[in-house]
Amino acid sequence: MKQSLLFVPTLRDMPKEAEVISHKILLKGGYIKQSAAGVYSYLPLGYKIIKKIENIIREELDAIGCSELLMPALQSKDLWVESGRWEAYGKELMRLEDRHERAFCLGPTHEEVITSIVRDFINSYKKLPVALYQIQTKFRDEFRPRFGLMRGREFIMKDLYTFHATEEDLDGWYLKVRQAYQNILDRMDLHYRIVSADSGNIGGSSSEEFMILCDIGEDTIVYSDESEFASNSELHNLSVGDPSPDGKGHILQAKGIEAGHIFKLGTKYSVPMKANFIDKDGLTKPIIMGCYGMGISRLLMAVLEQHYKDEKALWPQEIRPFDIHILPLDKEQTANYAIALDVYDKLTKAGYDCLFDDRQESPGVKFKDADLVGIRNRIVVGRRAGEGIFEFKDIKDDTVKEMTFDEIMAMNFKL
RNA sequence: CGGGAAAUAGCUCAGCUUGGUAGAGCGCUUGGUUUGGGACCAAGAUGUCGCAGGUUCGAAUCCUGUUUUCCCGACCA
Repeated sequence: MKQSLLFVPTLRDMPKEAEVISHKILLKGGYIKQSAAGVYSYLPLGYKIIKKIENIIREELDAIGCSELLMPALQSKDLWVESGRWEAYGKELMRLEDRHERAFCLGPTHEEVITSIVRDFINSYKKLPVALYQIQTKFRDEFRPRFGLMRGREFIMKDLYTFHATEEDLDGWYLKVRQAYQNILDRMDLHYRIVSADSGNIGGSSSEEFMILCDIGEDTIVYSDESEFASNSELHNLSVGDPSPDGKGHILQAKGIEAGHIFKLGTKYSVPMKANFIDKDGLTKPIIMGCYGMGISRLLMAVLEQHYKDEKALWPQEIRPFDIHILPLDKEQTANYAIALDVYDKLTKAGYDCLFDDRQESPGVKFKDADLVGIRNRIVVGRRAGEGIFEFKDIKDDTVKEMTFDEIMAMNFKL
């Protein structure tokens, strides 16, 4: 990709709206643009990373047997009345009317819709389990949107719903999804902790949250220094130094960003919405459900909170927007530019996704923008290019090596 | 929803106290010089001063209302 063709509107000054580092980098680097409080556009660079995050999630969920679908964001009031949440959900639900004064909401979550789909198609234990997920824009009318993508009123989320004939089957699937979530977060190089949580508006018997550890997190987690005990502080009123409830060790605290939340819903939705099936014994029973959310746009910020240096992005390899960033430094685009173009062509043919800075900008501008784009592997085509020497910079290790073209081609930039 | 701050050029901001032709830096356009970490010189273009009322001969500036944005709290998968 030629950088002149990629719309990356980097900023020289920091927009005043940003308070936290990840938000600052996203705005300054031209990854996102604010449209209203808690409402953002994902610009090409930011959206490219979003798509990489989405694909990691798709790979891990498909691997355990989930199927992707897409449900409507616009949902009729009737379904929400059935589940009882038209009243219960409160002001956070974005409500609207069509021209015939029929009431709708913009979906903050999709238990109602998915349950209405499954109940019409699944009526036998023989067709269970079912695991369906979507990646979609969600709407929640937050009292106070904050920290950019951290708490938005419109945001991208992956939501998975599973349907089972027995509690045991739900338990098994819950653990499978739990492991898939760990794989997903591990692949994004995130430090996190799984904590027990309040199931809140979604409901159900038990739930766990995947907390990305960092100081700007809105949740406080309490955990034991000697055992696996970890919980959202809203469940346990514990202070640092208190004995752990499981009797092992003492309590420590940390701040976390809730990146994922998994629930055993049981029959909370299937009973009121009459999602039943006929079991082996011929009896009609409510389908047992699980639901599993993961905040994708929130992850974009959370990753950055854990991967930056001096207001520069350091994207983990699996979600980097490009494999290699090539910077020809001669502004007049003469001899060195031609050499750089050749390097670009050969690396692209070798299967790498390269970003080539073909803009007629000064070296300083190119370096600054490259730091904001945050691609780990950088090839600078500079004053020694004529003699076949290129500069390879590893942003993560902050090391610079002079290399020949053959040495560069011998490297594996996918790692 | 309580408390605080803010809204002036694409971005960051000054001007407001004490009313009198709309400003700076960066960015943008043109020409020239530069060329390894946001270069330099010169010449340009760019505004419903958030919106609506009011006071006044005259309002970015004073008064009232209102909208929007940010922060703290409360609230919240």
